Amino acid sequence: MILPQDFYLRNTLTVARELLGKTIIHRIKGQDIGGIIVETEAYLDDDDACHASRGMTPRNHPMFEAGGISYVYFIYGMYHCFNVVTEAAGKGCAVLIRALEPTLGLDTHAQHHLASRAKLLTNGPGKLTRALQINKTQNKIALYQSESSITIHHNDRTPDIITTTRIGINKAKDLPYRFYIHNNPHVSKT
DNA sequence: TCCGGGATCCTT
DNA sequence: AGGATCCCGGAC
Repeated sequence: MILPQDFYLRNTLTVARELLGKTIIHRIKGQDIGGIIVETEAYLDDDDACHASRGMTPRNHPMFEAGGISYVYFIYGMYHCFNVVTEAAGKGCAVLIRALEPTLGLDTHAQHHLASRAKLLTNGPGKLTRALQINKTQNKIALYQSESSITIHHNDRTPDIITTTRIGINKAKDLPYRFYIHNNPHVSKT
């Protein structure tokens, strides 16, 4: 079941926690690539580390749309980061997807050594976009529509969630806005 | 630890 | 227009 738009139109910290255990799928030419979300970070509108905290710009304008769409940006000259916009239109909040447990189209059903290699492809925000072939073409996609190339699906999972501070930022370092699934081997390194 | 890479945004 | 910065990853 694809998560409905209402799922995203809620408190960003709630959405960041509840995205853990859900499945993200990128359909490319009829082929599905994807996995289970195991690590997220919340970026709130009044949070100094959030792109939207200093107002709307050409880059961050997807964050000000209603929740449920993607926000993809290019960083460090070579990586993309995939975010899910949350809350009502005009707010400027999102959840960064930081790591996946690969389940579709990433050699996960091959030999064991290939599966363990596949795990190294999605244990970081820049790596997972590369593995799923996500770039700015996938910016502003409605993740709740079945015809979209990227969709996020419900799972019957109730993950054990760990909360920590976020990674790789210099502002608002102390905020406990990072969430990951306890003991999951696909979480990014700290 | 260190640094590449290029877009982005703030400062002039 | 210039430069500091950036939600990273891989090589040391």
